[in-house]
Amino acid sequence: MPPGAAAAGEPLDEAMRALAEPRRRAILRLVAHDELAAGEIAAAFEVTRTAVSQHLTVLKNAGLLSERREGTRRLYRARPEGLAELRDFLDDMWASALDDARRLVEADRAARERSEEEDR
Amino acid sequence: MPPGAAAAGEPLDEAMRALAEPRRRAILRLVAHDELAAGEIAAAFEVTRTAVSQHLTVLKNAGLLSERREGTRRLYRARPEGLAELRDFLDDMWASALDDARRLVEADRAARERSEEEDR
DNA sequence: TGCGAACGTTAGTGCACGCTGACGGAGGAC
DNA sequence: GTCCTCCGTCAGCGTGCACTAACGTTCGCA
Repeated sequence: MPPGAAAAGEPLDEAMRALAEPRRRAILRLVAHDELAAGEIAAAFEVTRTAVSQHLTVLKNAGLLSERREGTRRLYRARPEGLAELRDFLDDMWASALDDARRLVEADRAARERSEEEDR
Repeated sequence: MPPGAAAAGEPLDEAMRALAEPRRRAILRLVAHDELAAGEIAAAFEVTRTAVSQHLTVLKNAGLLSERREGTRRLYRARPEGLAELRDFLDDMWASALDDARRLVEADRAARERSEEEDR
């Protein structure tokens, strides 16, 4: 494998794919405010505990979740650093798109002023 | 279906699913700066023109793209408003996660101060 | 040491999705 | 009119993924 290539998905790609699933976003919102055990999280949904456990694994691998063990229980919490990465991506996209829009408005106004100049 | 659940495509959900695909993110980056025709976009990738066309449809339905016709050509451009929606979502998540982290640090410091108090 | 609770893991299934190839339609050049 | 370009759409195929049921593991407790 080439040195530059990621093992199994760039970090941003994994985070995006993880957040594409509505249930995983709901889980993330749940543990954004409070640290909860896997069982408590699973109880909040109408799917099997297994499904929730798999979702938690995906979120953890994507760097969006932190895990802490306490006896037989596993406590989960949202990880701000994981969210920061793709927030930067969106900020870049958003900024460039806005720049483009601003340039358009500017060009349009300039064209209109030239037109008014000719009218005089 | 529970009352709180989305029917089959909240705007944010569609945008997230659209951005989950790496190729679609690349397309979006391509038209973030310049307005390009479907053929020009397709030429930038090593997949069929058909695949790119379907990606463009998905992005357009998600509100992330604007379409403009010019003769037989169809020109595409990134739509800042579509990006704004999910940026707000991430901002909420990010803010609450950071709030949580700040509360944790605060609680930890308070506990440490209490501990030092007992040591005296 | 045995037992139950709390989770993760594995095998299997149904469905959504990205890709391709073939086809259809709209618009310009002659 | 005919031809060509540019592009979307449909049918089909393979893969990935969310889910379930059954099993394995770790920990606390009597």
